[in-house]
Amino acid sequence: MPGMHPVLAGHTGFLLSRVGGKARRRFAARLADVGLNFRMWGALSVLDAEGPITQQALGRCVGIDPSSMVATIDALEAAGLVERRPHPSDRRAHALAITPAGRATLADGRRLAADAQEELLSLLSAEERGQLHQTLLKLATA
Amino acid sequence: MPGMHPVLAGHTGFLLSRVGGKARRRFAARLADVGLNFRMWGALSVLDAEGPITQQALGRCVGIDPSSMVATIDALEAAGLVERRPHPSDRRAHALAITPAGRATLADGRRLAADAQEELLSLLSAEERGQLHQTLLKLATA
DNA sequence: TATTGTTATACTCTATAACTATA
DNA sequence: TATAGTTATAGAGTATAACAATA
Repeated sequence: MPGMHPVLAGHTGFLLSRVGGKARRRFAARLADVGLNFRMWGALSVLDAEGPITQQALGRCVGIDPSSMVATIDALEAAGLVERRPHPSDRRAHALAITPAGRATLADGRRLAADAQEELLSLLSAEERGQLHQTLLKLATA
Repeated sequence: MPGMHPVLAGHTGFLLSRVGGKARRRFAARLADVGLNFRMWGALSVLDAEGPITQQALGRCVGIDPSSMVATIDALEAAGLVERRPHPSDRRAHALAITPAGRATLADGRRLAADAQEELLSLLSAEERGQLHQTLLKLATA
């Protein structure tokens, strides 16, 4: 942003919050082109990688709490991208499954997410990107 | 966070959004001890550094839009930390000024913000912190 | 005409608490 | 007793549009 005051630009935590919000908004704006929001994209990505899984297990992987997960899966199911199937051994739970349409949308979503990331990080060298990624990974898993 | 899936942990943009949110929540939790939220702290910090300034000019420095600025200044004024004084040459505008109580609260806020940042970045070496800061600065000012 | 501050409004994201049906 | 999913709800945070007073 133009016009950020030096007294704030000196705070790493402030910058982190600011840049994080910018990243989220840019991702969301791109993903909206295929009808996904940030959380739908995350859930769909993990579901594709993991196969059938319960809502709450998926939520733990993506960082979405159980009650917020309901709305996320509702939206994905309404769009035909995910199915709630009966869980084979626990009648309380659902076995979530990505549909063929879900895989197709996810493929588009991946491209859009890659575009958004490229826009965001275009000023950084490959080395800077690598360092940033490693550092963020430490902070995220702490 | 424990349990973040590799397919998401591989996205720098996802990590940025996640860690940014974590930073914001931690700052907010600490600052709440002195009655400040994240935006009040930013506005108070810049106001202290800049002296009398209009609401919208302050908003541009902190990254708050004019309509959100109203509520932020309302809260600061209700707490006695800021005063809306008449602007000397423009009767539409206010000249915002930090009060002595505002300076005292800001001093506490600075300590709490420093604590929050230390908690957040404790896993990083001084060199990693410096690199992270420079990289975020590039991304924030782009 | 343009700008400052304001109000009303709405939308997103997130979290909490309570409920049901199962385990 | 505990857990999976659900519902209702509420609180941030943020943005938009329209307005009055003033430039």
